[in-house]
Amino acid sequence: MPAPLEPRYTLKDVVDRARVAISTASLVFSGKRPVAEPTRERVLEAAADLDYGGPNPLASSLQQGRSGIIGVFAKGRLMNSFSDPFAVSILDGLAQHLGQNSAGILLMPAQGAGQDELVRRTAGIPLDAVVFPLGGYVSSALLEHLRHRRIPLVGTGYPEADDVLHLRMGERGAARAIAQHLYDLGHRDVALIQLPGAKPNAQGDVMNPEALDRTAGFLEVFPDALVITAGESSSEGGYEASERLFSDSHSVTAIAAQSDLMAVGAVRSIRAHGLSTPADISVAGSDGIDLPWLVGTLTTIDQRGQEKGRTIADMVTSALAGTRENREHSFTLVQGTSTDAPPQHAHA
Amino acid sequence: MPAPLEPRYTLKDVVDRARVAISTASLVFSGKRPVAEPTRERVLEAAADLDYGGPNPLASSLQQGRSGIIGVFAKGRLMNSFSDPFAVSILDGLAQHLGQNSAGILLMPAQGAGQDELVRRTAGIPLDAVVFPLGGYVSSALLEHLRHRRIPLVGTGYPEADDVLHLRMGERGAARAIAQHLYDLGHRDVALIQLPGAKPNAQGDVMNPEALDRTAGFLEVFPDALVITAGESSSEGGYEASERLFSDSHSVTAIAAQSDLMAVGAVRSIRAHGLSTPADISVAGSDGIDLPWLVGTLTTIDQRGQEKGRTIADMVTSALAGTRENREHSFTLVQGTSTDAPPQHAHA
DNA sequence: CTGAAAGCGCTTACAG
DNA sequence: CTGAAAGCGCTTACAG
Repeated sequence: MPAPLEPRYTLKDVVDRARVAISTASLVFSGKRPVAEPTRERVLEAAADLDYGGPNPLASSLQQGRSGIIGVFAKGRLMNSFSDPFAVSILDGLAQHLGQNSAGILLMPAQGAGQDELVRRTAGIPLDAVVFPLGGYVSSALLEHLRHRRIPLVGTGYPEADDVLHLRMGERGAARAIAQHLYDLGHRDVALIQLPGAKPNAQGDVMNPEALDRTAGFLEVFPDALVITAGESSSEGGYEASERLFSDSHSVTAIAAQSDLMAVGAVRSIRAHGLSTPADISVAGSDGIDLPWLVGTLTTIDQRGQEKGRTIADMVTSALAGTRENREHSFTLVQGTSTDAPPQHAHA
Repeated sequence: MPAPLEPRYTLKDVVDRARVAISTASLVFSGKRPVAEPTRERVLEAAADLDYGGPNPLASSLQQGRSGIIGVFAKGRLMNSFSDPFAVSILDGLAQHLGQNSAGILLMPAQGAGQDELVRRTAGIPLDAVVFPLGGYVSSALLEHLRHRRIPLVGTGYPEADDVLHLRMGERGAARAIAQHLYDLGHRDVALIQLPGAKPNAQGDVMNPEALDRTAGFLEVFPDALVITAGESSSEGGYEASERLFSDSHSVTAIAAQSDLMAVGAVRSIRAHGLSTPADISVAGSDGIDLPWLVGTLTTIDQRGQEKGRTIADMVTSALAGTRENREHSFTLVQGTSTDAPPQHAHA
């Protein structure tokens, strides 16, 4: 059995022992103004004697009106959000940059819990700002709660609202670029594997609004593209969607997926049918994740997730400093070895 | 440009408007004691008029001596920790269970930052407890800091210290079980792909102490096993480690990897050499993650990550309620299709 | 450089 | 059921 925890002392206890004013002791720990060395030492010594753990963050935060905590909203369950390396890379950039500004990241999974439940949980947590780095649907009750608390909100396009700062990427233009690339290679019969949640669910909520933009951009170039919606944005989701294509014996020379993970699934599916990429069917993705184990490289829209995370972090710190402004995130069309001109004779 | 944020009101403002005592208004929001309906309504109305966002969590937490925030320590960068589905599943279970107890998860990445830097960041954050769900090395400075703050600590074996509660799994026994399984199938020439960080680094820190236990358990059954250390616990790391085996033309009939991800890499490497699993070389992993896209199933030690996360969460809430005790996490040897008897004649 | 006072925004006994 | 008071553990002007 582990040892029980000893009682926790406060700055008051330290002060009693060191025989200094509490205001002076406070300065020793914050370092905000100079303290004579002997005094400083007396305080530090008393603190050491008591095993004082430093000023209670709850108390100093209350005073300073800032908790140092940034909420990060993850749509659905963590396992779903974080199974995508792209999401993790955004989070990584976010954590790194925010950490440098000594702020911590608090995960807010939307998982299971009803709207009221989610609000109740959030209400108890001190938050300086909340970030929606992964897009997706956010319950209006939660949004309303955060608004009431006057918490700066930063998103990547969604939720759409005037009071949410956005780092926008131009999903539509990016999707158009991929489509145009395929078109320029000579493809005419193409399929688009769409992210799940593009259509309103039973409650009328669109889970992945960015999917709509991506689809719209793609259809600008290929109005007749075959659109299939994947069950989930994963390799399996892409595989399964691609299989549907084969079983309906559609004839396409290229498949564009709205995420790299789904694109990988499509490549596997093509291979499983004895065909190859890009010789028989070209495949393009979207996001720009590392896929070291893929044979060749994927043609995709590189969004540089880490940089995206860093920019979001920057928007947060700026907003807390008083500068609230939207930004634009650029993308790059990366031409990999997964796309090429279509074969002379298209096949089933 | 987004609209600027309006000023935030306090309970005092609401009270002035509703003409009630502040203590009464507090009860309306906490619901801890009954308030007459008309009074209640007056308060709520005033709150609505002012767009009051509810009691400031910082203030109520200070009073109640609890922040509702549980720190989760991730070794290294988030991208590394979270690229393993097993780590994510633990986190998922943790978040779910902790969420039900209305506590939030704060990510504490060890990334880059020096020890002092890490402590400084942590010092500013209100934490009810800290969890080390992924094992691994924790800087003694950080540990010391948390100790001073009298924060309950929960780990999965590491860091080893009397004041850290542990959910232990018996890594050694689990590794022995895998080894015994291979032995019983008839294997005699085997290789072990070891997790990185099993050996002390330049600073003398062991990054993955559990690797030591796993290796020890394995060697109990196969004292002469060929041990190779992977560069990282990923599919690529396993692939590369397995390749080294081939290039040194070692002859083994089975490869055991200390993580499923590395096992998958080994399978790929074997396939790349024109051999197959388990016909030519058996492969076993460890952890028990979902690998739906693997052909067949992996023989492994199933640790049920989500359940592990839930148990850790339970230990945290128990500790906060005053019951501090270690627990044991069970494992299951799952026999998949990746292991079988060795071929009649072993090959290079 | 140091100290006494006020206050951050709440909640919790305690009277009534 | 409601209110006045004390206090959670600090930090920040303000004097000295």
